[in-house]
Amino acid sequence: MRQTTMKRIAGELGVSITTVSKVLNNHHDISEATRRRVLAKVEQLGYQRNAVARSLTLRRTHTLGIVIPDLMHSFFVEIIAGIEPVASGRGYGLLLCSSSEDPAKERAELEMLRGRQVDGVVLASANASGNTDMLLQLSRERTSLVMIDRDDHPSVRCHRVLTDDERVGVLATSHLLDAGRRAIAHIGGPPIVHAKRREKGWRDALKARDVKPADGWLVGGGFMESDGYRAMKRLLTGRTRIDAVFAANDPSAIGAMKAIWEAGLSVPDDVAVVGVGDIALGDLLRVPLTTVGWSRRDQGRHAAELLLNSLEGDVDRAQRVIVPPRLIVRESSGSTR
Amino acid sequence: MRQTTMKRIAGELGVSITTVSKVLNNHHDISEATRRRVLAKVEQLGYQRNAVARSLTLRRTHTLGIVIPDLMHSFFVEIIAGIEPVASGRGYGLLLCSSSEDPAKERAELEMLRGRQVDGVVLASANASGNTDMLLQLSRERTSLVMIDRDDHPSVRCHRVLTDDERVGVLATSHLLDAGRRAIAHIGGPPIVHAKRREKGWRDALKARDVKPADGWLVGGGFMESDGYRAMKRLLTGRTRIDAVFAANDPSAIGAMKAIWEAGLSVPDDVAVVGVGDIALGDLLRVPLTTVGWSRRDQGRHAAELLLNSLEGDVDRAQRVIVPPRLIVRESSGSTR
DNA sequence: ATACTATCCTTTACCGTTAAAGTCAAGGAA
DNA sequence: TTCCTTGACTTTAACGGTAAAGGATAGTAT
Repeated sequence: MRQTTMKRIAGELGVSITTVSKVLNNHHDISEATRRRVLAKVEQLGYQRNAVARSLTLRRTHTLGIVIPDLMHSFFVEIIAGIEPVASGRGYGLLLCSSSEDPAKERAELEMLRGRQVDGVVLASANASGNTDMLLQLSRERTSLVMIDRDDHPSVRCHRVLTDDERVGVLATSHLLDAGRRAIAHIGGPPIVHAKRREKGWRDALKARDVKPADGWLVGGGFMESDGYRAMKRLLTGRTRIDAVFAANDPSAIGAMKAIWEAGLSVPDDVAVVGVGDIALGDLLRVPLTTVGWSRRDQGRHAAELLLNSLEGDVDRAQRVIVPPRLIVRESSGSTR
Repeated sequence: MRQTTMKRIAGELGVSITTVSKVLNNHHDISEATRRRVLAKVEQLGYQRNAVARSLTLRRTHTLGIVIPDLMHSFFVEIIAGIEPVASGRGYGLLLCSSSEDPAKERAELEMLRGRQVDGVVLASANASGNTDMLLQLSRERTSLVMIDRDDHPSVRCHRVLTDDERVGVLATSHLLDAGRRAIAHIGGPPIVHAKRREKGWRDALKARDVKPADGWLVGGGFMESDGYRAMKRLLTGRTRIDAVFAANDPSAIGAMKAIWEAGLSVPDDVAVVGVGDIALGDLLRVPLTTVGWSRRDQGRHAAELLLNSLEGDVDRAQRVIVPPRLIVRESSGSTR
């Protein structure tokens, strides 16, 4: 059985399709009597507007695309959980895509979303940056864009929901200083702005307390566990003594802890460790990891609001929203507060 | 700037729109020369078919609706993670809805999916059963349906992906018997088939080992932590001595453990506990919970395959797929294997 | 020369809805 | 009476694409 259409309703009532359409869109040039007859028929037949046909004429799908790198990562799910109530509350649907951390798949998903004419796209921190052209094309074709946790692609004019990465570095480093540490190394991330800013926060926090970083304190790293592991090895074999490490993210911090243990040292007694990101399971580790995190749910909420506001309102300036980071103290930093 | 349409391509090449359409749909009545000219133009303009318009004529949206009760529950995310690669691999999009455990919202989401003309719907174990009429209407309007972990709504003819609940009960109970327990109580669930079947499994396993359940061993409960707590209280104050409990699900088992601790007893020394569901964090508890779980990802995968097969193939019989449960031994059952 | 057949396009109609323009009767003003 | 409004519709033309039926041209069979 096929779904009821306006045509059927109009036919059964002996009015035109447009009249039915007008009733459902609350146009005022409809008599109260007709309005009631139409609504009664709508009710009786369980009619529901065909969103596909509507989208075609209105050129609005009332749909947002969400592209995340990995469904199984808890924080991407939290982002979605932040987006969902906002979108659903305002009548928007969510088209979910996972790029599986693969630039090619990300590109395919973006193409798909373009074909489906989504009104907006939330792009959650994909590591892929090869798809700038697609993003540009999307925004050129009046699709609103929000990027979460990414402050690159400078040519792409879109909203961004970020955290304050310098403050992340300051929080982590000050905490270690407060805990009495003085020789605080930093394992940097990959060459992206976020990592650079965390490094700057580290530098600033040290300076604010008149601690001068020694030469060997800054080591290059990356965002993978293996990066942290290798970097820590280098720190431990170097001749500069350190009593704490601030790693650019949690996996890297975990790698660092492994290296410390391998060297027969203790976390936090010999070396205190602080990471960034508050990944799930961080409190499940042999030594629960002190880290700097921020609300992914708020990020999702803000992303959805930015998107919907620029879709519904007239203002269309690219905005940036900063979600404040906060310190999560566990055992790896050797402090109780 | 507006997106390129077939009209534009046809116009620039001096051919008809239909010709362009035929090229893109691989019709054979197109000369090689024309085909190449069209494809070149498509490439040059970055043309991509408008899925909305296509959906309208084809009466197929190539979209699946997913309705889950709660985004933050890890196993619903796992279900989605099982669905995603199958759907995406076959060119289907996923429209994600969360019912927030609320029958009214579930209904609204189902209505929304109906309006959006999704080709199929995956309904993951909602507690709400008030929406049978909506489900019937959807399937009457040729929307394929799969229900995960739900074997009620008998009037709704649809695919189902379930686990073997009797076997769940047998696995849990046999494990406790193997661990040397003899007085094994059961805290039942709410009055739904799944709980009844788990209870039957418990009964069967006992019978198979010639253990006759005493009168007080079966207590009514529910699926909430508080249900397990109250039920356990009753078990502990009754005069029948027990040395193990099989609870109908994990939250209930956790409630039971709390009651045991409150009574000054030990898990598993005084009372061994086994739950069902393998919820996240089950291994994070004061005493990690032994439980019977099954692969949510497989459930998602099967759900997607059933749906897509019945959408693309001709066969349309309602199928049921059983995902096998397996025992996950942790400390609460006092056994090492 | 005539009819038949492929091959390769185009024309027409439709999918379900909405916006814009058009119609038509009733009532009021001049 | 004529003209103008106003209210309450209806008609027409899109939105972007696809399917079915309808040419036109060239080549082949008779």
